[in-house]
Amino acid sequence: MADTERWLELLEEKGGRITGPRRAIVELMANSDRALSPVHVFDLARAKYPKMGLVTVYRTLEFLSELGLVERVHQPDGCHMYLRAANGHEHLMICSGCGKAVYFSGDDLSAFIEKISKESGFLIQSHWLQLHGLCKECH
Amino acid sequence: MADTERWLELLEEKGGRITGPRRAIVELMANSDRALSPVHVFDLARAKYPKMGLVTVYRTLEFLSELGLVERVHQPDGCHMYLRAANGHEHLMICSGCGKAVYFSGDDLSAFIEKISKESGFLIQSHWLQLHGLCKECH
DNA sequence: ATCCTTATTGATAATGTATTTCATTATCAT
DNA sequence: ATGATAATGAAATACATTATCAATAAGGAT
Repeated sequence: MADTERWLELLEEKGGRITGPRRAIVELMANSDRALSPVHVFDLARAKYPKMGLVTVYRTLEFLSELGLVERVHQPDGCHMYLRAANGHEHLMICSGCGKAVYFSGDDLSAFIEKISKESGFLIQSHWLQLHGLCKECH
Repeated sequence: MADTERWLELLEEKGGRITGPRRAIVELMANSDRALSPVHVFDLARAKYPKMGLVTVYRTLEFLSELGLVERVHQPDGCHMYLRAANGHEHLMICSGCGKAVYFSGDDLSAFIEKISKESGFLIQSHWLQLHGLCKECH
């Protein structure tokens, strides 16, 4: 719940206004460990704020994404879900069943990436390491 | 160009017929090192086969995907592009500018993945390691 | 507390992408 | 050549996302 307030503060600092619809979406996203589609967010958020429009969900998710609080998640079958962002650079593991997501760190790919970069002439800007599978509950 | 014939042979072996539209799409995909969207494939393929319909592009890309000749590619901003498939399990590096893609191998994440899996209780089914950046020409 | 500016909202329409349907056409084994 | 049927493309449909715009609400100024 502390996250909710922190997100709203940041939103306000960046010139945004705190509104009912935004509060509902922020509460949802800040406290969920699952990747959710815009429509799913829409359905869940209407429990808190029944007048919520789907367009507002899209706009708010994009705003939160610009603030770095939320990020788009890519999965083998599609890639239109959103999830609270990682703390710094972490990697992601997602359950194909329920969308439950866990961030983890501890890898060290930098040397490897450096090597590939040198060999290919590519300027590497980011990388994804993502694990797909089923969580405890789903298997 | 040898790939074109190999793809068409495989397509035939699997019960498909070799047609003008399919030949145009296969020539394109087998000889391109870029990730292309269905619409992009459509535009390029019409140069070879003007009557081409967009629906045929979707169907053919899906067929080629089932044959393992082509695969969907995910990028930060979107994820509905297709690229000739890797040889076995390889990782991908994509240019954000032009879509140019390079496969590479040589990592060994298995121990790391095993560890994460044990700690979390997840049953890991697949993983992605993907590098994003700009190719030589684009920077 | 009230007013005022303006960000935000939600209904609607528009767009763009992907899928389904179906009559026509083309492939290829015979 | 012929015929069974796979494949095609046009049209219709479904679906997700974006743009438009008048009405509303937030929050600073008074």
